[in-house]
Formats: sequence, C-alpha cells, structure tokens
Amino acid sequence: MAATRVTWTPYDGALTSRPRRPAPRDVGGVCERVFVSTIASTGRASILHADLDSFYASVAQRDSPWLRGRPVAVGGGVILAASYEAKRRGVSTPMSGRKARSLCPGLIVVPPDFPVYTEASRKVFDIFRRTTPLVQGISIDEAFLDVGGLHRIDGSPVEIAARVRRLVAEEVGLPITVGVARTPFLAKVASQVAKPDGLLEVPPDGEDAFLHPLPIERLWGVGEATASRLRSFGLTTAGDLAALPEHVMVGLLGGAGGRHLHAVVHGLTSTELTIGARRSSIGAQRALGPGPHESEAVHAALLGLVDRVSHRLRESNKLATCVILRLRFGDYTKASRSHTLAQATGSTVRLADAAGTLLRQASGVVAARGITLVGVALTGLVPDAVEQPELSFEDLPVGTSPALGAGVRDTRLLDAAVDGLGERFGSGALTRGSLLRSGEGFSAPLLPEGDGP
DNA sequence: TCTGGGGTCCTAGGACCC
DNA sequence: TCTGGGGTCCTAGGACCC
Repeated sequence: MAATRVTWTPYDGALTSRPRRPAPRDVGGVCERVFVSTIASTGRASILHADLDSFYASVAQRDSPWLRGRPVAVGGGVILAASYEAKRRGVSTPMSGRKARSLCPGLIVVPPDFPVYTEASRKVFDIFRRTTPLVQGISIDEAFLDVGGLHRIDGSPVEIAARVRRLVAEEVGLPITVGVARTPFLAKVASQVAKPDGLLEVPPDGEDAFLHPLPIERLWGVGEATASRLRSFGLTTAGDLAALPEHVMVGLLGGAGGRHLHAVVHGLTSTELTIGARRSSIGAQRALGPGPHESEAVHAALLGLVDRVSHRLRESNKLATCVILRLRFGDYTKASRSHTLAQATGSTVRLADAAGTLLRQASGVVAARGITLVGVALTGLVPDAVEQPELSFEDLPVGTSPALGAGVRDTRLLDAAVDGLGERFGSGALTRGSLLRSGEGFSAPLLPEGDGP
C-alpha cells in the first residue's frame, strides 16, 4: 500500500489539446462497430474507472437537501441503494427494507425515480466523452476511460481524473470516485478501495503492493461462492492466490475462472477497453409474490413480459433466435428452459408461442415447487435488415384488450388475432374495431368484444 | 434474513456431423 | 461394420456484476 498514491484535491491546471483517434477493428460480428483502444501504452497508468457513489441515494440527497447527512436508502421492498450514512449503520444492497429499518432506525427510504437517474447518468457520460473518446460504459453509473492519448485534454491521468471529479460535482452535483491504473481491472479495484468520493492511483511499480494485501472479496469477479471456496482452502488474500501456480488455480476454479484469477493477481489482465460492443440479450422478469399462483395468471404475466422484451427488441432493430424462460420458486431455487427458433424473429406472436410452450413444458416443476418469479430473455440477437412497422397498438382503431395487455405494439399480433377471428367467424364480418378477448393466450380461440365470458 | 430487475460469462453433457 | 477424435450447436444450470 505504501507505493500507492492517494490524491484528494481537484486539478485546476491549464488544458491543452492533443487529438488522437483509434482505428476501428472488425471483431467478426455483423455490422459491428467495435473500437478497441490501443493507445494505452503498457507500463503507464492511463485507465480511469469512474464510479458514482451510491448513485440513486446521492441523487435523492442532491434533489432533497433535507436528506443530506442523513441515512437514506432508495427502494421499497428491496434496498437498491444506500447513502454512506446508511451503509455505516449496516444497510446494504440487496437487503429487504424491513431488515434495513431494523438495522438503522431513522432510515429514510425513498422510492426510486428512474427517469431522473437516466438523465443524471447521461450528463455524467457527456463529461466522460468530453474527456476522451475512449469510454467503455459498464452500467448506468460507471465507466472506464482511456486517457493515455487524449482527444482534447492534456495532463497526467491523475490530473484528468481530478478534473472529471470536479466537473461531475459542479455540473451534475454528484460525488464520484475514480481509480487510475494500467489495466481496467486494477482501476476498478482502485476505485472500490477509494470510495467514497475519492481518487486513487495504482502506479505500475506499486501494483503488487496495492493488490496483494487485499481480501479476495475485493477482486472484481470474486463473489460469495468463489470466495467461500477459496477460503475453505485457507486462501484469504490476493497475495495468497498469487503464490499459487496457474494449474493449481485451474484445479480449484475450473479452466476460465482459474486462468482469469491467476492473471488478475499477477497484473496480467488486458490493458485495453472494448468500446461499442453490443448487447447480447434482452430480458425482463417479474416477481409474482409468495403465491400460490394460477397457471393462467403466470401465463398472463409471461405474455406481458414477452410483449415488453419483443418491443425493446424491435426498437433496437434486432431479431432474436433463442427464447429463455426463467423461473424462481418458493425455496429460491431456480430453473430455466430455452428454445432455439428455426429462424430469427421479431414477432411477438412467435416469441410468445415459444415462451408459452416452454412454460407448459415446465408445468411439472412449477406445480411441484411453487413459482414466485417468471422471466424471459431473448438471445442470439441479430440485426434486422427489414424495417419494422412503426405503428403502435394505441394508434390502431381498436379497443385494448385485457388479455393482450396495454401497450401491445406488434401489429402482426393484431393481424394474427384478426386472422384468427376471420378463420373462426368468416372474414368480412369482423374489423379491428370489434377486437378482442382471449382467456388463454394468443393461440386460444378469440372472441369478439362483448361476447366474452 | 429470505431478495428486484437488468445483464454477462462459463461449464458440462448430449446430439450431430465430418 | 466398428471405432475414434474433433468441432459445433443446443440446453440447463451456476456464478457474478450493478
């Protein structure tokens, strides 16, 4: 630790410009625009990991001055974020609201406000992109920045990090911690160590001194299961792991995990950022409560989720080739079922059919264990070459159907429904204006409005 | 002490093909 | 006809992250 340097003061020096631009690199994907930063010279600490502190809670304290200095948590049934005043009293995430209140009497719990977070995040990422074109977003509140070859700003990485912190404080009003190191992994660990509201550089010649005393849980990627496995072998610090040869680590954790962790504790992870990589899955899930739940209710919830994810799928101009059904049960065990489609699709009807089939296939385990959560994920995403119709359900001259749910946007769903009605009752007599009721999902017979049960 | 919603990546077995 | 190895895809599950 002695070799690390902590800087707590903002940088106010003059700025000069020095533009450089990375070359795009084809990584084999279709229409991928992936940039890999190659500017960071090995041997220099020029990767920043910038991480907003207790993001949601900090936004609440920013917007409601009376919350400042008090223990604040954001969430409801589950704590999504806790201010440092609350964290010091033992509140953490994810934790039930009830437990958090019992640990911290006087805790102020406020509901989340996601549009406000999205806007704050956008402003912070604007600051990142004004700092360097090489920004790799990790989540709504953290990103890596490669400042080894700056676009407009000069100064040492630590000076730039201090400037980012000052700009975020001045322009967005939020505290942010920055770690500076030679690799993204080390920068990430540095920022976690420096929290809250800190700045920590790990100089290249001080990496082992910084990393090796840390408990294994501090290593990015080591969670509860891995940590307890390692501790059962008497391994408690990063230095303990560094003393082991790679093949022993592989024996303990398996191929990829062992090799990765061995590389991590020897500072051998990549120095590059991956920028522009695209999402590989789209999912949604819903907790159903303790239950029991009727199978129709579970099916209806699933259809609502499919509608949501298929809408997001089309919004991002993609098609999906694989549908995954996720289930959670009363005893917190989980199960999943997946189905690969013969052809990629963006159709709510086809995706709903696949998801519904998977749910029926899983009905045995659902009945046996008591379902408490249902989720759906779409993977195998490919670009959609065909323009999707922009019509929304609300635009169409039909009344919404409770069975379809509000916000069904796939016009092909409606077409299929109309086709179904036409087949059943003869075409011509029915229009969209006389849609639609269904008690059992999309493949069930459809009845004209007013004729339902 | 029972926990929400959004993701990523890895493993392992089986099927299938060459 | 039998046997083997390698590669890839599919499926289910698990770990981890914020």
